[in-house]
Amino acid sequence: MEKWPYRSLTEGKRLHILQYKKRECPLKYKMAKEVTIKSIAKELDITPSTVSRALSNHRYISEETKRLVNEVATKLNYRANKVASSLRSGKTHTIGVLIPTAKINFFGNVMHGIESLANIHGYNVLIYHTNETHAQEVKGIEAFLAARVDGILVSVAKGTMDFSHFKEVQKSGVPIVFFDRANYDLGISSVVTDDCLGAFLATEHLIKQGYKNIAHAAGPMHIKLFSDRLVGYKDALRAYNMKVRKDLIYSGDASIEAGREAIRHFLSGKVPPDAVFADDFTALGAIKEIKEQKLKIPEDIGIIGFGNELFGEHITPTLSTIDQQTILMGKEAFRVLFQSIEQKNKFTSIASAKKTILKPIMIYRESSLKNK
Amino acid sequence: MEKWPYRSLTEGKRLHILQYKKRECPLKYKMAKEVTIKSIAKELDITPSTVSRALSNHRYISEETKRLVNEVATKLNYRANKVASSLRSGKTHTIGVLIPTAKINFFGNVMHGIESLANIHGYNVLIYHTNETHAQEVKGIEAFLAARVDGILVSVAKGTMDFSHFKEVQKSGVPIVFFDRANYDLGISSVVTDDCLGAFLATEHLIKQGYKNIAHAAGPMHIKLFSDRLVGYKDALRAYNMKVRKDLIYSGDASIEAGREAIRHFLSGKVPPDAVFADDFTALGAIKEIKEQKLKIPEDIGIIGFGNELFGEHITPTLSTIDQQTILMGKEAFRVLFQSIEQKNKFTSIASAKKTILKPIMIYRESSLKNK
DNA sequence: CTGAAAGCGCTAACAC
DNA sequence: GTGTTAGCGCTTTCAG
Repeated sequence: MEKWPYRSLTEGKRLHILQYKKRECPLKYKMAKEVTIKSIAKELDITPSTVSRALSNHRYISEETKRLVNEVATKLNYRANKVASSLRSGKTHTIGVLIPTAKINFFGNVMHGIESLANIHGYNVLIYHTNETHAQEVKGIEAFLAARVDGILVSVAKGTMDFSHFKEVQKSGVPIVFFDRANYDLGISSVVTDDCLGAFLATEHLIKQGYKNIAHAAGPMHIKLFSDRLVGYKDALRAYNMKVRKDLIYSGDASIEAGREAIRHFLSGKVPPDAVFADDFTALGAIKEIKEQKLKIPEDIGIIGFGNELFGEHITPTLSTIDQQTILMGKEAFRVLFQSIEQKNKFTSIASAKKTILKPIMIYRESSLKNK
Repeated sequence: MEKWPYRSLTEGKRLHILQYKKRECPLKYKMAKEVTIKSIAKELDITPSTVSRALSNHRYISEETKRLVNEVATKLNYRANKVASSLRSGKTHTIGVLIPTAKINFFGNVMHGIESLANIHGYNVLIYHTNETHAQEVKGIEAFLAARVDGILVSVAKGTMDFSHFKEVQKSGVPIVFFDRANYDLGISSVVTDDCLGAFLATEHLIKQGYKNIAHAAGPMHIKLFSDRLVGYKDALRAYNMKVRKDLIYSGDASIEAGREAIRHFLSGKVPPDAVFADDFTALGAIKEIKEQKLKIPEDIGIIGFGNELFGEHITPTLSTIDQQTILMGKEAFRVLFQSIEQKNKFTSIASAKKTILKPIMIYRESSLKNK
């Protein structure tokens, strides 16, 4: 052994380095020294509990202590760790929002409404786009539950026919509320436009403008909102003693292309329509097709949409439509969800599903104003 | 004592109830019995550590154990608690995205790009709208830092002139990346369109269409992207030996109204322009104003926008514009941020700011195609 | 390959 | 009013 002093020295060094690494490195290194309530406590020579209470403005803490704590907190540039607080309190103050698509302006606006209220109440908002598919909707829900969100807001994807993932959410006790695209068989609260009334008013408007053969280019019938609109459309016709003609009802997928198809379908009929009611995108497609067929809007064919998408105001002719109060819808959706969250926190028995129905607002523009 | 056997029994019961409450209630009551790695461990008579490792597919765990753990996990309907894991690991697998406004389609699409990649990498996305104000931008940043996001993506608000909140983020060590609206004085990476080149190409296109007096309705000059576009516009004119005329440059706030104002301003000049380059919204306003002034597009005045907003394809005339590859921008933004996050995790010294520049793509439509 | 043990930063029941 | 204490559910050394 005496023969290899250098070697043993080296080995000793190596060991030292290893030990050093083991002790100092594992976490503290990359995290630097975060300022915690402990740091503040140490600085003021009080306990972390007091600091915690002072920061959350607890009633049993003296004003003096609160002042001091807040002072030191700002001095040290303290930033509360929400993750830790969430773990302990069981509340994340975060909600998840499931949006079908980013392409429709409507959802962006609702999102904005949700967020504005959420922020006021100190909630963070997680967003997840489903791209109208069931698979991604399920993944979104999973992600939200894993993140332990306090509540979930959903506008159902077109591709969703199986709703078991929502039942899963209910079972886990996380409040959930639908907006715009709802399902009423699950006992889940919802915030929606009065699609039935909106469709009625739109159809009535066309009737009052003197149109006699009013068609409806509808959306996918498995989505309640679209079948509701069909009902409103039929109701209006009946209310004015007009016949509901099956050949004037076409069901597409609520897209520009569907609008073109609808028009081609209608015009190939024996008695073509002189007016069409549809969602905004379908209406847009319809307008394009009608113009290409050299027919005049609103003279030959009147058009009214539904949704008040941004483009409607800028196309030629400008599109009559129905506004869905998007910002309000977002705010209402959050409000309803927020109530359910609060209720749950208070151990109150869960109230039955509420349906909040927003008034559709008519917007008259060129595409349907024959008499002007 | 013997006289009141019932009473003492009752008292005993009461005490029991109190004790029961004290022990069982304070949290467990509302949370029900969550399934944790402990439950799984108990079920299989192994330790939580092993379960944790098995679930995260650790290399030192036998396939057999992994299989069993996963089996029991699904059987018990286990859902990992991300909050707990975040607290311990220091990583939340969440990023925050600061968006100026929900009204512009552009941001919705970028958001979608960000999210699609984020989801693939297992990241959640927090969204915060700043409404173009500095105050809300600061609040958003604060919320993100409190939530301990792993990284932040920002498109700077129009109202932001003071950038100290971003410096704060840098100081705290949270990776941050700008997209679209960047600031290059802070050493922060960014993903942007080549606005200079885009403006050059747009202007060049107008020149090649034979327009002689090309105006530029610019945006707010304190935003780099708009001043870049002005540079590109000027460069193109010079490249083709055309004079840069100050009276043909108008700076507005990139809105429809600004477009109308720009046109009114230009038409009141001595030698009005025969073409205008602007952002999409300004271009839309310009088109409206030009039509009202009974001038023809593209014959009297040619128009080209920038941004490829949805409406451009549907208005009359259809708007020539420049596509900014929104989805790609979102994905790139996430990719750059993700790299920074990974780098940070690996103790690697922070690389200097990278600037990712996306190629603008010309879209020729009616508003600028004189010769056709 | 698995177990034991020590927290991450914060909150809240209980004690004084 | 404030301190004490005990975790929330998970990860991660370190020790076999």
